[in-house]
Amino acid sequence: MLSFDNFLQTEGMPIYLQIIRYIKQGLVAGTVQDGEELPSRRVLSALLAVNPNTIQKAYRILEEEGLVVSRSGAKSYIAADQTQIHQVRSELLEGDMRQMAGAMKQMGLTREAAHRLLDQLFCEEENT
Amino acid sequence: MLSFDNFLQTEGMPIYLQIIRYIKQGLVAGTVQDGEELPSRRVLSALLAVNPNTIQKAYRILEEEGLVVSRSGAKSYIAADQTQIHQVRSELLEGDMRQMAGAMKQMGLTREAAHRLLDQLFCEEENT
Amino acid sequence: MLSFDNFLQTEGMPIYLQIIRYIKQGLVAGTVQDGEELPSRRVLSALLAVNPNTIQKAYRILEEEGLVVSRSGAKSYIAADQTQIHQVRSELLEGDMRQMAGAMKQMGLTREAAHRLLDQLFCEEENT
Amino acid sequence: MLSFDNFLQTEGMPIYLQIIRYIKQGLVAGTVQDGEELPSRRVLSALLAVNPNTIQKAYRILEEEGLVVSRSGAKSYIAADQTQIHQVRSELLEGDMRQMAGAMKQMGLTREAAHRLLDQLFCEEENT
DNA sequence: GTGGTCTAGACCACC
DNA sequence: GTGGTCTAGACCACG
Repeated sequence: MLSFDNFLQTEGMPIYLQIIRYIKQGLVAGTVQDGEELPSRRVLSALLAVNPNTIQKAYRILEEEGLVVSRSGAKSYIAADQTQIHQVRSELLEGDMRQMAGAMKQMGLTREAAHRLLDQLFCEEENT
Repeated sequence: MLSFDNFLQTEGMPIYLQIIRYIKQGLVAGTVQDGEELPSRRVLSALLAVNPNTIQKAYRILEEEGLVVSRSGAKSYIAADQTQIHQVRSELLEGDMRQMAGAMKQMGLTREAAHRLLDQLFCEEENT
Repeated sequence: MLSFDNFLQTEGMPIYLQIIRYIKQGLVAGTVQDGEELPSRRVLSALLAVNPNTIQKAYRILEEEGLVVSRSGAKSYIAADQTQIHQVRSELLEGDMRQMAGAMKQMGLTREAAHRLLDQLFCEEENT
Repeated sequence: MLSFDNFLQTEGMPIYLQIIRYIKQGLVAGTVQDGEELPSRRVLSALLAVNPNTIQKAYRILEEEGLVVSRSGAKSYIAADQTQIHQVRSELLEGDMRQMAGAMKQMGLTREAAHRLLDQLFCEEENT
C-alpha cells in the first residue's frame, strides 16, 4: 500500500509533479505493486491538503505514461510491468543522484566529505 | 569568478530558483567571494539560454536576501559576510541535501547502494 | 457594474496605470460600488485587448492600496469605504486634472478657449 | 526662449516623451520660435536632472519628426513652420482635452461641474 | 555596456 | 470558470 506519510513538498516544483514523482518512487521501492489500487482522488486530496483537480491531473499523466489505468468509476490502478519500473528507477536515480552529486561537487565537497554527508543524512532519517 | 559551466536545469523546479541555488552553492564553496562581480544579466542569460528577465529575478531575490547588491547602470556584486554564508550553507544542507537523501531512501535505496552511486557520479564527472 | 466602454488608451502611459486610474475614476463617480465584483482578468483583458497579466498587475496594485480584495479561485471585489473614496478623489483631482490644466496653460490656451474646447468635447461625446 | 521651469514629470510616462511633449507645448504656445536654439544636451540634462542620453533621444526623435535640426557640433535648432506647429497643436489639444473631458465625464461630473473645476484649476495656477 | 520595468503568453492550483 | 506565477522579449534610463 502506498502511504503518503513522509510526503514533503519540494520548493517550487508543481504539486502534481511531486505527486507523480512520489508514486513513481513508491513503484521503484516496491512499496506499491502492479495492480494495486491507488487512493481515490478524494482521499488523497484530503490527505495531502490539495485540490482534487490536482490529484486528477497527476493520475491522468501517469495514465498517459502507461503506469496507471483507470477502471469503472473513479478507481485507478497501478499497471506497470518490471521493464517500466526499471525504466522509472533509472530515470529517478539518474536525476536525483546526479543533482545531489552536482550540488555537492559545486559546493566544493571532496568525495570523502560527500560520503560523510550522505551517511549523516541516511542516519538522521533512520532516527526520525 | 563564478562559472556556470556545470549548471544543469532540473525539470520542474523554476529556473530562477535553480540559479539562486547555484550561486548560493558557489558562495558556500568559496568559488565566489564577497565583493566579486556577478555576470551581467545578458551574459548569464546567453550562457544558460534563458530570458534575461529570469536572471534578473534571481538577482533581485538574492538582493532582497542581502547577498547581492545591484545598482542601475552598474554591475551587480556579491555582498555576503561570513555569517550570511554560514547561514546559506545550513539552508542548503538542511534543505536540498536532506530532501534528496529522503527521496533515495523512499525509493528503497540502501546506504551502500547510495554510496556506490555517489562514487560512480563523482568519477564520471572527473573524466569529463 | 463597471463598464469599460469609453476606456481609451493614452500613448506613453503604462496600461496598468491607466486601468487603475479608470477604476478609481469609477469609484469617485459612484459608478462602481463597494462590494461590487470586478470583471475577471480574462474578460477585461479581452475587452481592452491587453494581456491578462496587465490586468492582474492593476488589480494587484489596487489590492495593495486596499481598494480591492482578491482571493485565488474566487472573483475580485471592490473594497473601498467612503474615506478611501474621498482620498482617491483628491488624489485624482490633485494629480491628473491639475496636470492637464497645467499642460493647457503651458500651451498658451486661454481660459475661454479651454472652456470652448471642453464644451465641444462634452457635446461630441453626447452624440456618440 | 524655452524655459523648463514648470516642467513636471507625468507619472509613468517615459522621460524622453515628456521632454518631447514639453518642447512641443512650447512650440504651440509660441514660447519657442522657429530657428531658435534648443538648450544643449548637457545644460538641459543638468536642468532636469536627467541623463544626457535621454535628452539626446528626445532631440533625435524631434529631428526625425522634422521639428528640429541638428547643425555643426551638438547644437540643435527648432525648424518648424506654421503648418507643422498647427498640426502639433491639434495633436496635443486633441489628446489632452479629450483625456481630461473623458476623465471628468467618467467621474460623473456634469458639464457645469467640469467648467467649475476647469476654472478653479486655471485660477489656482495663476496664483502660483 | 549596466540594471529596471512593462507587456505578453502559458501554466499552475483552486472553486 | 477564478486568481497567481514563471518565462519571454522589448524598451527605458543610466554609466
